[in-house]
Amino acid sequence: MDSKEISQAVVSRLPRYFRYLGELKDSGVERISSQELSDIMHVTASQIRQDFNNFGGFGQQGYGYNVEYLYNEIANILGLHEKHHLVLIGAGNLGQAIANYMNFERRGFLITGIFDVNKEIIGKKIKDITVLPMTDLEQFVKDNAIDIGVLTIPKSAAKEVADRLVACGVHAIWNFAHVDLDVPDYVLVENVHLSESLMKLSYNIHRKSK
Amino acid sequence: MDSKEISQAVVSRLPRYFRYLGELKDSGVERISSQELSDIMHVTASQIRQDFNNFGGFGQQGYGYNVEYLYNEIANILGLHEKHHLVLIGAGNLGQAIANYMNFERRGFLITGIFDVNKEIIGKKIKDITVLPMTDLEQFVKDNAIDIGVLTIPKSAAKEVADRLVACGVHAIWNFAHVDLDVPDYVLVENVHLSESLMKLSYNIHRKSK
DNA sequence: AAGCCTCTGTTAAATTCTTGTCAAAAAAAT
DNA sequence: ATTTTTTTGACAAGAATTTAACAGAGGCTT
Repeated sequence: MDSKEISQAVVSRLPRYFRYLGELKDSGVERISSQELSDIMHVTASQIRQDFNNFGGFGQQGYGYNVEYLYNEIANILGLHEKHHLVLIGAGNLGQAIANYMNFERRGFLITGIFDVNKEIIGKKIKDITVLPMTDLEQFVKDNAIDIGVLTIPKSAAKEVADRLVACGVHAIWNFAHVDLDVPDYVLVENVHLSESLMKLSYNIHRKSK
Repeated sequence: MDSKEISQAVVSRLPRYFRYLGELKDSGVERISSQELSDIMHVTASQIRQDFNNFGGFGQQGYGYNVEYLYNEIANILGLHEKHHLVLIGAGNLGQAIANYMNFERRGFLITGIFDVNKEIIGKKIKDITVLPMTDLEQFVKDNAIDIGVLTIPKSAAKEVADRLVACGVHAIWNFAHVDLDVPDYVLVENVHLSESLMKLSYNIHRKSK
């Protein structure tokens, strides 16, 4: 049916559209043209129209786009109307930061289980969720229909844990460890490599001062 | 002199090369060809050669690239041989996660000051650094030659704090708040938008299940 | 209700990015 | 010392992405 593949370049821009449309919606804006959105977001109007059109005609000539409708359509495209159950592996500062970040829940990303190897932390509660030992991982994943694993653990442990997650049926991993996970093709990995982000900033600082 | 601008697409790949070369170096590998690196990193050999050549001829025909030399060259290009002094604004979980992430220091990113509005946290120590009140920010930035500001605060506060940082001379911001900062052209902003990353993963999960 | 104006969706052009190819440089082998 | 092999750097070809342009659908005004 809809056979044409959407490029990741387009996909990467969708969350930002979604954010701006949410803000517009909340401030009571009903309609917006690609040109107005262009001015606000600092991308070309042409790109905006092209991006939206990848998914069908959401706008109307002479009128523009209905903000609320478009907002919901993009939410749909991004799969934000579906619920996801996540397990968080690694209850250190970063893991806790993510667990405490409420906004994810509003979008259907429910942190269902938290795991750690550290006996000091196991048994404690983070946001009403008791931290469990790693030995319980497989059973928990099966019992709770977990579909996303979040790795906030050191790189040394990441590959092994990823393998365990994949083995018990988790097909999507949000990876904060500084390694490239070697998983089967059908497993999706979204990396957040903080040090790489900082190095990019560093590069640009030094380029400028040349 | 070297007038050609390097694209951000290339820059984004450099940290990953750097990481792999570091691992190769640590495991005692002396030389590597673009083809070998291609096999390990899963990018084309052509792209590797093209990327490196943006910065000059680091390799030798018939031999390949000297791992240690190339590693150091890329470190230089990324500005990792220079020291940077950072202030961290927001000592919540995410701020603490970053403060505790030692590896940044090894690369010359020194967290020099930590600030927060919360009186419970002010005065406490995170990694030997006393958390200071926001009122001290400007003086501290000037006294400590701060060149990077790290924003691990809610979006509601981010724009105002960014303005304050810019006003007292900080020209680079590592932004974890979910807003696009509106700063002058000469200020560099590197965004880490976690929710956008998760939404991308969500998109790909749902695309697959269609 | 007619005509003007706005603004999309679409196609085309321009640009940027990636990949393939190959001569030539240098190493390794004979 | 000569030949063979390896492998880069450069360039060309091919893809993908972005931007521009515009016909025409539909709103808005008089």
